[in-house]
Amino acid sequence: MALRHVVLTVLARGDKTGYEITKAFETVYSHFWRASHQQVYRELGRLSTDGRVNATLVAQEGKPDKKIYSITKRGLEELRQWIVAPTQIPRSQYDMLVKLLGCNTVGREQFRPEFDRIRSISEEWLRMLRDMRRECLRQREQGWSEHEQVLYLALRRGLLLGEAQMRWLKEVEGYLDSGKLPD
Amino acid sequence: MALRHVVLTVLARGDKTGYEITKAFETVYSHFWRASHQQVYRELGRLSTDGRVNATLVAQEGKPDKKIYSITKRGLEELRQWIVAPTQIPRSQYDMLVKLLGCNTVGREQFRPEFDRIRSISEEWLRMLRDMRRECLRQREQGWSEHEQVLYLALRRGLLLGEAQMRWLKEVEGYLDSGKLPD
DNA sequence: GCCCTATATGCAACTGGTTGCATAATATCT
DNA sequence: AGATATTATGCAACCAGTTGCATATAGGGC
Repeated sequence: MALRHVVLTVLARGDKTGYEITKAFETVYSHFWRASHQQVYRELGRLSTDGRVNATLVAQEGKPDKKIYSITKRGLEELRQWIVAPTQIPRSQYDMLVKLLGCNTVGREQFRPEFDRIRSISEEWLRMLRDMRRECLRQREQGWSEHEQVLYLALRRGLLLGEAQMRWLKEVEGYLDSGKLPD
Repeated sequence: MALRHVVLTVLARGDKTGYEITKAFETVYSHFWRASHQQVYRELGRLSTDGRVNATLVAQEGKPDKKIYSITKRGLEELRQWIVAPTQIPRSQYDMLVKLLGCNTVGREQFRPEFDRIRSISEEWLRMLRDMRRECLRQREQGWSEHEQVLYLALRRGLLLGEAQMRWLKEVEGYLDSGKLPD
């Protein structure tokens, strides 16, 4: 039921259309939440029938109508309850680790290209986060809203975990290259 | 399609019953893969009809029959192809981050107990991984098989990421306590 | 004139994971 | 004697995410 509450969280900050919510997932929230537009619209439909959001149809000339959603009192109430309720910790499952376990049967060299591919994607990802951080800090001079402060904390998480991941990949590389294991 | 290949990976190391595979997920693989027994049995059924594994029924006295599964040539072939094929990078979505974003509307203090709960779970988790590491290193004197070497690398990943997570939680704590943000 | 992108919305089918329930025997604890 | 845990297997319903497809308009580039 997480997406439901993520959408409520976004709407708690202000009214938005489904399209705007989708765009938000693709940009500001992209490094810690992902959702397709189909998911978003379906969820908005459910929230609407449950009375958690209200939709206002706005006619536009030339363009198709758009629906602006706003959170209701009951929606806010549900969000509040979710925030204080115990969340399940996410289960970390990581394909590459399984591949590493399996590559004894395939042969190490066979696995090498896939490993390199994953590492370069991770590097690229980390580079992007560092760029985002620099951009954030530059905008800090104009002052940060509470929302921007928390977004920065989210970014910090990405950076700390991403750097740990890179350190681990270096350890794996050492193992694949020369069989050396870390302490 | 990941579980399918995880099961194949486990069976590539030797024949096992569904029950043994389930137990393996609960113990050695617990910190990087999770699967319920229902999932395991369903997947074994599929792999069986697809000719990727063979099942041998073994009658037992008193106890119900058990089925020992072994990987077939076609199963090994599929595993090999999966290992070298590009994997999708996992999407990280983290409920707590959303709660942090949402708690502006709830009030910070309301969120505090849930934050503390998550932090103590994370601490417990890290402690468990450290115990596992100590145990692993103690057994190292008898020598490690290739499989044990990779399991240790898996453990290293848990440790590095877990420690990064703890550092981040400290940053969040500082923010919740005094509004201080890290650089 | 044709293609692509952006805006704006949504249905339908499928896949994978979760939850609930069911069966059946032995061993062990109280 | 009865309760609980362990071994061993599985179905069925449900829920969430993915993929494919569909519609409709406006504007810009080739």
